[in-house]
Amino acid sequence: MPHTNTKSHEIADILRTEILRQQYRSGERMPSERDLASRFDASRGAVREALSQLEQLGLINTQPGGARVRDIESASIAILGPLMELQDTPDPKLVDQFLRTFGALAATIAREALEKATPEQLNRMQKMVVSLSNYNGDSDSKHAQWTEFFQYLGSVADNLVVRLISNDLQAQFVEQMAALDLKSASARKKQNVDQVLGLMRQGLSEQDAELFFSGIQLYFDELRFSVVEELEVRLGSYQKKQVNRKDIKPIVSSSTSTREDLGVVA
Amino acid sequence: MPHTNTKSHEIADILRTEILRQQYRSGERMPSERDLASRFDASRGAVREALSQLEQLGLINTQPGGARVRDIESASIAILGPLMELQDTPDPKLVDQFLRTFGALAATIAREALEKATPEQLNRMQKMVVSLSNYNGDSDSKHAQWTEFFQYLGSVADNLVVRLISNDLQAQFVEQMAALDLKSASARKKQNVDQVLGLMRQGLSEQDAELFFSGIQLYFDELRFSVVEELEVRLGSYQKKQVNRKDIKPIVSSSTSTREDLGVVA
DNA sequence: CTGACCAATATGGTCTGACCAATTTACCTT
DNA sequence: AAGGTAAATTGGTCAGACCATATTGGTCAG
Repeated sequence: MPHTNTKSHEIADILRTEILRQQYRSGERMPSERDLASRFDASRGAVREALSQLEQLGLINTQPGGARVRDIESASIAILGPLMELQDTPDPKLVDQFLRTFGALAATIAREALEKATPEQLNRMQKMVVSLSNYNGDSDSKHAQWTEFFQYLGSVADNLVVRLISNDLQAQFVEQMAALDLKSASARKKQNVDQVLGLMRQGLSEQDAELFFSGIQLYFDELRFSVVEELEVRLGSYQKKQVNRKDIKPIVSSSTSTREDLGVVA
Repeated sequence: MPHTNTKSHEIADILRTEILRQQYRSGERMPSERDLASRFDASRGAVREALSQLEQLGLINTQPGGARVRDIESASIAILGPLMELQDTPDPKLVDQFLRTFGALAATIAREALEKATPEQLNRMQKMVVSLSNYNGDSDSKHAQWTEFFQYLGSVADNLVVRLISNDLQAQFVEQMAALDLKSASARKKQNVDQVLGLMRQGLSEQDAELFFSGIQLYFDELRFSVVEELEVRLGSYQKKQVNRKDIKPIVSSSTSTREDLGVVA
């Protein structure tokens, strides 16, 4: 955690949590800076710096007359981490949404990586997938391999936009997910994993970005199902659902033009 | 623009621009708060609030001894807007990355929306697509229709994570894109638009989320190609490229289990 | 009682000057 | 040249003050 132990950050943390817990109604005024300073036994300056952070997070609007609480829906992505940490076991609905999103970004990166990859990079990617297909090593090392694989895809794709989004998502979110020790969830059916790896291998060997894309997408769908199910079990809100899983079927692909070089601006 | 005309925001704007222009080397120390205060004819408090914003953006790290400039790659997504505005005509490479990402998120939303949609919502979505297929109205109204369509998809999908990301992306980016007046780029081939709409119609009528997904994906691929091409022409870095566009072909689909209700945590 | 107007109050934005703790820099000793 | 120590620099915080704006409350006319 990037907790620089300053007073202003402490105040910001507390107020952020209170806002996310909806202790202030949206649109309502926050306590005045002077009141907050008194409450936290701090100076107005420290409080103002804290409020400045909250404003940057899109949680409040400050104007002469009072700082007003904004709707959480209009906040910045940076609140996702704190939002997850409100409960011990995160909201399965939120985790579902996160994994959908993260999976979509990962698949995009995979597609872009395959489009841009040099023969050497392609070769390394294939080797990594082969390594992932081997059934030796514990689940921790396997997870590390997957992480390394995705990181390599990211470096090949070199997509700054996704990189920046991941900065806000990954650290906060993945960290907490790991802390949940979702071993049982990650121990997914060998059959499904094989299917994913098969798609990826084929996509790589045929340089078919769409196949590769589908493989990554499938990987995260599987992960999402198992993780969310596990979380629901922990929360007791679980009831066995008929997982109406359609089998793999052909669909149309999107455009796959190869335009590696788009040119950089000086 | 959310420019509250405060001095601290002004200072933050200037410093942010300077950092993004790489006027300070990464890892190097920023000028001291007292120097900055002197330079901007402001108090240290105002400067500190500005630096607090930059820290929240992930652009600097502040420690006793001096504030240090961080690598842009480790910044927050909120810098994307300012990054685009550095030049009059944005970097085509960055726009390409943005549209890839935005398209992936939109397609994810589309998939989720179709999975969750009630019959009434499905019906409205179909009507909107039919309306999009009509060839009356100018390009502005068509663009408004598309925007309305995506907004409706977002409301049906109700994915907070994507919503938050879009908050950081859409306002800054789409706004500037519109300012570029990319009419020629948006006047894409009727044939391609028909293809997109056909996929979407079919996906809707058959409740096939993957088909619908592919349609949206294709839409953004087309948009991306034409916009980036237009930008390159404007920058003079354009050379006619052989757009090696593979025709639509069948690929495997990812899992499409329908699990509308994931349960919310109290 | 209602609505419009106005003064008193509260609030955020900024400034000045000061102190402390941690870091950095400069200097000195070996 | 290397290491260590002292001085200077820097960020973090505090206190008190002033201003412009927004809010609040009361007054007065209808």
